[in-house]
Amino acid sequence: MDVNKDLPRAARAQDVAKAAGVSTATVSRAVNSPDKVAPAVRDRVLAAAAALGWLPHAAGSALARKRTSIAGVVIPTLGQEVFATQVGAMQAAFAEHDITLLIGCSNYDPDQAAQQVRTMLTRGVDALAVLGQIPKPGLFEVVQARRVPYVITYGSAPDGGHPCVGFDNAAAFHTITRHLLDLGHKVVGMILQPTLHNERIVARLAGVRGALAEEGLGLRPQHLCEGEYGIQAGRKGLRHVLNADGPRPSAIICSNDLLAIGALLEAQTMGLTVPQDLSITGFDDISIAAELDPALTTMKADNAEIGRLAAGYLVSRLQGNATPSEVLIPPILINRSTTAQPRKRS
Amino acid sequence: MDVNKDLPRAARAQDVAKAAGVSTATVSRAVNSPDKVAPAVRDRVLAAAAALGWLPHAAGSALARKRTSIAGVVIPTLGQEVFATQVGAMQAAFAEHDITLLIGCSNYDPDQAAQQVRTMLTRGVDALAVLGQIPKPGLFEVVQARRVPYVITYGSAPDGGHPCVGFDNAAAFHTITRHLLDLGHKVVGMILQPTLHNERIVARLAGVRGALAEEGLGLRPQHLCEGEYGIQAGRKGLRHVLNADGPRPSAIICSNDLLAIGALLEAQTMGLTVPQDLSITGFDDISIAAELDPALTTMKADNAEIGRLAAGYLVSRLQGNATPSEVLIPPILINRSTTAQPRKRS
DNA sequence: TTGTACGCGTTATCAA
DNA sequence: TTGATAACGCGTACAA
Repeated sequence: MDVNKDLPRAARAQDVAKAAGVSTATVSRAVNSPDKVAPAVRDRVLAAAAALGWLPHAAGSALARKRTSIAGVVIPTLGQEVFATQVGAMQAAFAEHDITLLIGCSNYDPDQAAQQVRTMLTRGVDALAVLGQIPKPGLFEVVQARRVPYVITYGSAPDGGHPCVGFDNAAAFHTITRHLLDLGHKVVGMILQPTLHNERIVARLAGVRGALAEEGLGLRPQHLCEGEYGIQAGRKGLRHVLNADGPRPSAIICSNDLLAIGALLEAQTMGLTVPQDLSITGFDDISIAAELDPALTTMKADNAEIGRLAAGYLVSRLQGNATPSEVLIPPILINRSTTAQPRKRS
Repeated sequence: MDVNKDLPRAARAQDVAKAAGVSTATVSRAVNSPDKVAPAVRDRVLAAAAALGWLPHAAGSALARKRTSIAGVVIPTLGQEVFATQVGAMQAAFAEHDITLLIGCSNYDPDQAAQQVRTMLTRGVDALAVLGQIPKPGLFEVVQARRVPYVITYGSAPDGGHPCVGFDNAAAFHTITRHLLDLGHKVVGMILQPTLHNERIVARLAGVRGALAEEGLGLRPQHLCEGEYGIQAGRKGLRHVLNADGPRPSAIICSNDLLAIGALLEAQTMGLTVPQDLSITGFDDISIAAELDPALTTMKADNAEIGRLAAGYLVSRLQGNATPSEVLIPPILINRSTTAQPRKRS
């Protein structure tokens, strides 16, 4: 009873043309510019296409049109809420223009990122987004050589030279440091995810240092802990920073929310009361941040908006429009309950 | 309008052929079957290709080869750790065979899922994975008609008829219910994410009911709360279930970890001690589950393994091998600290 | 409004 | 081992 076994292969435009008694040109027109085809003929073609289960094959189409209607995005990993949000928004924005989004992961490895970019160019992407600054020099040269519009997202490109949609990581961490300084904190620690191959994190550290320096303060080496990414790293980082020599920090800045959650949990394990004994800040405002007790003070970048803007920029480039090459969304401070004035010195 | 002034266009195989003094056929061979080309000629071709920045265009290749080396996967959303893990593993597994993975999101909407499947077929995917059972009838008919190997992942297909790699949701929730029954719980509540268009959740409910029935017990309607997905829904669900009429449940089964986290937080807000006053279970073992205090008792399905197996199945189908059509991974109980014997009745 | 005919970039067949 | 040539499926001038 399997009718499928009879069919030698998928239907082509020619099969539809034959069934509808027209030429392949008319089949193409009926699908791509319906207004250029007589209504009666159009209906006949579409009916035949439906009957045969014909779907135009993108490879043939791409070859003839000289564009694939595929856009690519290279991200570090799918396993992070902020990246997933951004990619989801990009996908939706591109879909409105019938552009399919191809997603590639670099796993934070510049070589894999370069490989992904090459794969995407081979796939003939019409446009390309790369999430985060990739330090690999020359990564975009081959992209530029092919005249493929591209954009860097999530980070910023202070050195210029590349169009980007994102936010200023240094400014964001300046803001959150300023928040702590305004509360009266004098001794601040910081827990960082790996800075290797990740300019965004380097910028965050620089933002903290810059804000502290404005008050004549600095980050003691023993109060700076760079470790892995995640809750366990946050726990470990907090122990490291609080057990260090010298004056104990009254506030801990974490480079992301997961580290901050780890630090918060570890502080509670150590018997500290947050925020009275210790202020803690995160970054990203992942969904669980608001649900903790106490709720996490953090910063939020509108990642969906970044994704939409990046896709919009690329689409307008594809349409031949010149648009501003650098768009920065200001992240906003989400002032919840893990920050407060430091205890008075005894 | 036309920005392309300096460079006429991207290099083609013909340009490389001319530069290397060979034919396009040899260029193709040098890249795809190097052993069939004299070493000296091969080096000359590859050098010319590198010099010209030539990358073979996948559209032309797809047309000639009659396959695209693209596989597709349709998932509900990127924003969930379990799905992201599975897709990441699939992507890595396919990459080993030089197959690019195209990711589409259905947003839990059967119509969008069907649309994504059609998009993928238009893109000429060689194989297709769909995460979760899609109730839309006929979804796979068009896939079958094109002889495209496909597999359902994450869920199971008890009705049969479709190859799948996943786990038995009903059996998993039978297991976790059994765990609670063995601890002595008699009154159990359940908090569910939406069951609409999600057969996996329906199966989870059935698993709970089945295990309870074996002890002559049942799930009172007022102890069953179906709401949204997420921590807030878990909080709301717990209040709903605990404030209902009749005997108060001593254990709450949640259909996923986020709901369980919400229930746990809300229980603590209400002044209850978990697990002494109330046992709570989740499902998925997301990364934060182990970090909570108390750590969440939950179940873990090896999603990376599911992704690998699904990709492996499709690859072997593409290679013409017949393989078992249904693979079920048994999820394992992660017995942490949110479950215990119920308090003695006073 | 519709059909003819060619080209898009690559691979496979076949002959040399 | 290499080259000439014919597909692959579609879109689009151009002609009718």
